[in-house]
Amino acid sequence: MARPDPKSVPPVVESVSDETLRSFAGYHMKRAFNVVQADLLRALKPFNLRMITYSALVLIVDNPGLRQSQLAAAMDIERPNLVVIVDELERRDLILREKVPTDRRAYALVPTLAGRQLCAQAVAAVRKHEERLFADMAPGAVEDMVALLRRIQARGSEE
Amino acid sequence: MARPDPKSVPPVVESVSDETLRSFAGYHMKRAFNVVQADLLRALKPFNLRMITYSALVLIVDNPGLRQSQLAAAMDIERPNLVVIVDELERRDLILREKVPTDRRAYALVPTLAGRQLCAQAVAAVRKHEERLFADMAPGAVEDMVALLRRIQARGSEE
DNA sequence: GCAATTAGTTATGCGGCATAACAATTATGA
DNA sequence: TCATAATTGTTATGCCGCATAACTAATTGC
Repeated sequence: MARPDPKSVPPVVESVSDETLRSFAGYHMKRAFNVVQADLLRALKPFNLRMITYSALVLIVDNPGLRQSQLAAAMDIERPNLVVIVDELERRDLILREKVPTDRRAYALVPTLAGRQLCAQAVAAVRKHEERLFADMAPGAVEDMVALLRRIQARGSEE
Repeated sequence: MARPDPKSVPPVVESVSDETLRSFAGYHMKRAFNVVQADLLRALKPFNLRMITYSALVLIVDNPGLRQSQLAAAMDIERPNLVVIVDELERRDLILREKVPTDRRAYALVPTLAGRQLCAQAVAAVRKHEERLFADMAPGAVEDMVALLRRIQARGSEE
């Protein structure tokens, strides 16, 4: 009788197994993204940007004149949440809320010179970090992964 | 003079371009994961589980007797946040906090029969959802992606 | 046997996200 | 034309995932 307890008390767990979870691709996606996000955060820290303010700034630089509602749609967040983000970027003089003459409800978001410069620096820093993170990976592997990720994204808009 | 305004007001943006962001793998990882997560949420809704309670339950079923601190480490969250999760699973009689005789500070987390049954159902449902999500993908593509994702995770623990 | 460590807990705060409700403005259609 | 509907940005509010600080009880290490 190796187990004297009738309720069959489980033995002490020495090392935790995530065997079942590992059988799901989503589990690996989350874990890997956490690593990438942490790296991104480090890359953005010198610029006082978070992932979300970085994304917003890049999109405004790439699409000068877009409306807040367009930006919210592009970022897949609700308009109310964008307000504070745009507030922050505007307060830091990285972007401007320009009144749209043809629609007095709307604001056109445009980057300032400082915004474009900071954006360029941040993008370069993030690119460097990502290249470092993906160094030593098999050539083409990252591109293949991105191709699959894009197909998964497409699945999302399908339904 | 196509642009009469000296301040060169940007034209109305017709469709938003995420060209720059698309050049980063992390961007695609986040977007694709959002899709997977939304699908996961739908799969778990019938069981009244969230992603985090689902993960905890699966780990407890796979590792009966593990301590809360081990579970927190496995889930990469801080111990305080785990308390409410374990509370919820215990309240629903899916797991038990068993006193450990050899260490009166610690609790051994063990699944109940109902917990193991719900876990099995949930895992099957999630598996079905993921298979559906990844149907029509090139054979081996998902496995290749997972292999790369695991390498990225390894990069995280390196530093 | 006393100091340092560990397990679990409580309180608290932050950031990302959602919904509801609102004012101002614009679009629609009878 | 004019009333109704839709849209833009905003405020208020709340949930959830996560972190840190501080605490109690118990254990471990000189």
